[in-house]
Amino acid sequence: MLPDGAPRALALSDVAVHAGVSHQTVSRVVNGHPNVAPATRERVQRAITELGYRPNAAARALVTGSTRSFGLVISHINQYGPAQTLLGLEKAARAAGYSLGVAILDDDSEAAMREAVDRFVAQSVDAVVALSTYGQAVEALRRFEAPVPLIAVQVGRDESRPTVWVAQEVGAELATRHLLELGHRTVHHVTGPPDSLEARGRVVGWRRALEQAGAPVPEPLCGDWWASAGHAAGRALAARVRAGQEDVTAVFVANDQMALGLLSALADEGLSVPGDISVVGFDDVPECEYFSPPLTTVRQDFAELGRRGVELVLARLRGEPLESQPVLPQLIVRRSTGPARRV
Amino acid sequence: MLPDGAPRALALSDVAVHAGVSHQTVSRVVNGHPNVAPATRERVQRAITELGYRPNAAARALVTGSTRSFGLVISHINQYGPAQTLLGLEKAARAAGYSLGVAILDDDSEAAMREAVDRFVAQSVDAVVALSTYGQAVEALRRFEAPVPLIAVQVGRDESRPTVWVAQEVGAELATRHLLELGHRTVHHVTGPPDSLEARGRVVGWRRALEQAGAPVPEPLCGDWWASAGHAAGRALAARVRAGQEDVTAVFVANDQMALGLLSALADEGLSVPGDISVVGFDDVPECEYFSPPLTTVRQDFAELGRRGVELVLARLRGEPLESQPVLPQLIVRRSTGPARRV
DNA sequence: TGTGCTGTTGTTAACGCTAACAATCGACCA
DNA sequence: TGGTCGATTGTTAGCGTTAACAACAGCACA
Repeated sequence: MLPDGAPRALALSDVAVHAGVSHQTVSRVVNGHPNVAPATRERVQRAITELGYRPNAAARALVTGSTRSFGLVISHINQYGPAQTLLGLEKAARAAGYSLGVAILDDDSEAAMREAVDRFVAQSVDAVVALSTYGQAVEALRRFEAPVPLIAVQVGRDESRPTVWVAQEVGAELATRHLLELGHRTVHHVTGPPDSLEARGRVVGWRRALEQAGAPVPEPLCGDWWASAGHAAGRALAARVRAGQEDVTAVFVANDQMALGLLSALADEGLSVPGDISVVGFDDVPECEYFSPPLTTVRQDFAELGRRGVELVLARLRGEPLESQPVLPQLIVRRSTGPARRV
Repeated sequence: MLPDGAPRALALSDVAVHAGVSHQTVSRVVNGHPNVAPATRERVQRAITELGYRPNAAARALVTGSTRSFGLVISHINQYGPAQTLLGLEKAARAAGYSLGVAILDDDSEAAMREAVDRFVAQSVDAVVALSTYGQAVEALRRFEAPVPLIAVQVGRDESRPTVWVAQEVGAELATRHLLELGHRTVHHVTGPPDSLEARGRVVGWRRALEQAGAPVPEPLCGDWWASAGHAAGRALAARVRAGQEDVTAVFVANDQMALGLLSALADEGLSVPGDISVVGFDDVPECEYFSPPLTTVRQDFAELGRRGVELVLARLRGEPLESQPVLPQLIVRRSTGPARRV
């Protein structure tokens, strides 16, 4: 009924008057303190619902020093992994009674990272979760002296700071070994961007698996996560095949988008998958199953990552220094991989 | 140097003492008020940087009643469109000096929507932007009487509430007309989930284009945005082709993921695209170009959507009732569409 | 019947900030 | 020379909440 011009929001004292008690008693009821007589509690409860009172978060934050909120610093939110992690994180945070502020990094520079964290600090969030896995932003994180707990997710192990991460090397080894076991002499690799820690981890795992098997380690092709880079890599590999290079029969691509581009390029070049070349991706995006052919890949449980991130934050806030275990990836075999062709 | 146990954050008064002025003068400097003598201003500035002071957002919010933050209610964040919109929205909000809280809906029920908005209200955000385009959540939005400005994005036109939206019908018409102009007798349609307003808008546009051209309107196939549904639809259409149904030569699929599934099914069934069947998608996800074949689709500028959402919010906060124009989609022709085969 | 406890309620003082008003100081003009 | 005005600065109050303490009842026990 009232025009939009605010009728001044209800305060504790309004409820107190309505219920005939002091504002402190109302506060006690709101916060579930023990020593309140059942009759009083009920009377206050009724007043609260009748008036539709809701506590003022700012006033609370001012006096308690806690906003019951986290800040999430994130980049590349339009990619599957980060989006999925955000999903898990928000849900877990909400379940724990925290709300989530989001800052999306324009670029992965130290300055951007610092500015985002700063803004959260000014908002007095209770903790900041950072999910940038790129270059200087990661370095920046390592050195930060923030006046709030700062938790890193998905940046690989870090001794100096609490961290949650997926064991990228393990996933890459899984993929590479799978191909070697199918009889391929070696496995080529299309990497992610060089400044990504995840991309580097996958390179390490791939190389390790090859070396352990005594297989030659070819020069990796450099990509950037996007399908276009995979396409370029596919053309490059096809050229090598045409030039008679015999060992190009298996490729481990650092993510599914690039694998899609690669499949497309190979098809254009008249190479069959897995007949001529076997391909493995990474991430297990939901569309994998409908690539041509359906893509063998490594699944990362991003939602779990988000969940563990929140766990770590909460443990930290409670003062328990929880040692977090890495999340383990899993190989999903589909139809893009097959036995090496006999030469 | 100090142990983590807080040394009590700096307050206005600390700066005041350090600079030898009153706390109010410091406040004036911080907020850029005019009447401060240049010498004083500089002295205060120096004190601020020396001490590393940062204003307390909670105290500010308490007294001004504004947190300089928006709440974003969103669902399906792991899909391309919502993620991209979030990106545009956050950037625009940040540029305007607002921070962004995010609530992700567990499901598209009215209860979930109501709870999310409630939580933002309790946090006293300055405005809530809602980006759910599904069933009851939309209905809920329509009826909400929130004590803060509530802006809806992407839910189609709404007379009762400020809205930003993409003209879905226009996009669907573009796609359908493109196929008709290539000589196809009619165009089949794979829809999104029936409770999605966007999906409904696309059905409307598709139907309208067919009717305007005097083409028969076949029964649409019902999907859910996911590639698996597109795959199922593809098999169903292939079955019709085998059964001799002649008019199955063109399909407009309500999004790119489903189009991918459909392409995969058609390939499995030995049908060529665009030789036997032409396919158009919707969204223009970055991978489109690398589908087999590259997908003709309708591009939506999601980032622009986010930007306009913020514009609308800001206009509303300033009290200017801005009439927002719809964002117009655009047809991107690639290789999945071609002329109808002669019968 | 007085003493001390326990459970319940009220009173007061912060938290850090901005808004409103008051005070001071020159300068300028009549 | 006194008064007025504008620019600058300081003082005070209050935003809505929680924490700390004070007050008061009722009860058990000596």
